[in-house]
Amino acid sequence: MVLPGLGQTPISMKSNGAGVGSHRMSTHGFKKGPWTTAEDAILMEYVKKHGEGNWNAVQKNSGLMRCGKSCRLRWANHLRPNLKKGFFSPEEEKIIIELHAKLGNKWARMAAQLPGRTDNEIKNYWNTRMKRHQRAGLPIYPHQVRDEVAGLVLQQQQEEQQIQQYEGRKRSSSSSLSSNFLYSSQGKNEHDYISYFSLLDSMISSSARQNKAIPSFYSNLCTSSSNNGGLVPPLSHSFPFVSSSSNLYNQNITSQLPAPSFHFNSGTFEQTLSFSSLLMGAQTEPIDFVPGLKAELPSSQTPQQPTSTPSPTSLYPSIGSACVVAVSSNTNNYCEPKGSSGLLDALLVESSSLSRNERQECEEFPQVIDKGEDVMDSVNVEEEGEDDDNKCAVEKQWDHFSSSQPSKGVKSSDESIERMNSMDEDLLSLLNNFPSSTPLPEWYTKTTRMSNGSSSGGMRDGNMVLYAGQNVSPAPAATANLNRALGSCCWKNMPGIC
DNA sequence: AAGAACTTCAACCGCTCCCCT
DNA sequence: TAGGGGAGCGGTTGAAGTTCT
Repeated sequence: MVLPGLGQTPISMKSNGAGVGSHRMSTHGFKKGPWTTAEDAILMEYVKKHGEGNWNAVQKNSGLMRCGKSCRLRWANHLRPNLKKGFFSPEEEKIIIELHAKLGNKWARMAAQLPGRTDNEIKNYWNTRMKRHQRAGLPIYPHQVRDEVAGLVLQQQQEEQQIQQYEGRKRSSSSSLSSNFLYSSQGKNEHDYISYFSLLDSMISSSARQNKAIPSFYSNLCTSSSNNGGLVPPLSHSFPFVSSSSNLYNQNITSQLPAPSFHFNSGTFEQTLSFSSLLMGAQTEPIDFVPGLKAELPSSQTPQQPTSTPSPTSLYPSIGSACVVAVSSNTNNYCEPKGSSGLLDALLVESSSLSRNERQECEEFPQVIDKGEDVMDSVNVEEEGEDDDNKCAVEKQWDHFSSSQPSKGVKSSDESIERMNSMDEDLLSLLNNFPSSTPLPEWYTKTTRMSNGSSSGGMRDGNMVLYAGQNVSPAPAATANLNRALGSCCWKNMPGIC
């Protein structure tokens, strides 16, 4: 049964994002794009009759040419009763901020505590707010929230300390450091982890200073995908980030020192180092360390993701010093041991960063060694000026790259798109290795837009590719994402490994 | 007024979890 | 216990709206 009028009146003026143009058909013959009033009516009628759920049956029973997922989403986000629309109230905003501090990007769980609001709505709100705050140089979390969470972390740490002391008494002796450090995520405390990388960091720093090799267990911990879900049990009792000297709120740490992030994945300890995490630490200036924040990057879904996406080690030569972030407790304020876990994670990462700062000199990671300055200092280099001789290979490469940029306003063509994609790879590669001391080249920051001849509003840059001051259409995905990522990037904060 | 720049948000995608057989 | 399918989640996309120049 297909009702008349189907597909005639889009509900929203906005087209769906994933598709190019409206009303595309999926490979399974389902319609994509904005919903029409007629489709909404069909879906509402269906739910009225059959209730929610069994979304894949909607198409069979109603003739609606939408996949089950699409139906569920439409219902959940727009059609179901008692949905609140419009701006978030100040009270709701407050709740969202607090929840995000505790939960991270757990939109669905946040939505569960905000009646009438959808996860999508909250997610969009948060992302918008975060960008706004970043631009304005404002902290993402109010001091009050931060303090509360810091207190929570301290409390958790104390609890863990007690557990550790108890378990320490139980253990007769330890045969190896490694065995002490690693324990299985399959244990009964699977969801009760807290990582104590402060101690690890100091150990690594100490090893480095003494020219000792990094303990193998540590590098294994950081790089393996072992099935035992290697975790770092509580060993350190110091949480420097809780101190008032904490830099997190002053937004310095991560802009200087991109922090590798890790997540737990069903008992597997995996590193999630990627170009996105690189940009996460360098996206803006100033920057809040915002849990869950990832710079928009070539998506894994994107077929044109550059093959030159650097390996974790090329991004983070100091990978051996990367730290586990997994915080939780038995309280309601726990963070799941996977993905973003809110301000708690941020606090822990900050701790990691503080320690890592010391390790910049570490000879264990020769790639990281800069010209003798730490990262903070290297930012100042641009003020002092530097001649060509002082430029590292990457900088020179960049100079060459930028000086060879073609003229602006190239019209799209197969050739130009192909060239842009090729340049994407070069650019990504350069970005990954670009020193922090050099400002964003003018040719990149200055953009020209070419009109697509549309009748209103001109070309939307968000829909265009901005590449090296040029636009091409359609967008090579990697470039489009890179543009987003670089949208407000302060060039000098790109992590330097020169 | 035109078009560039920026923002918003609906809807998609891939992945994971969970339940049922 | 394995695996298939449905549901849900979080990330991402890009067209349209809005503001700026």
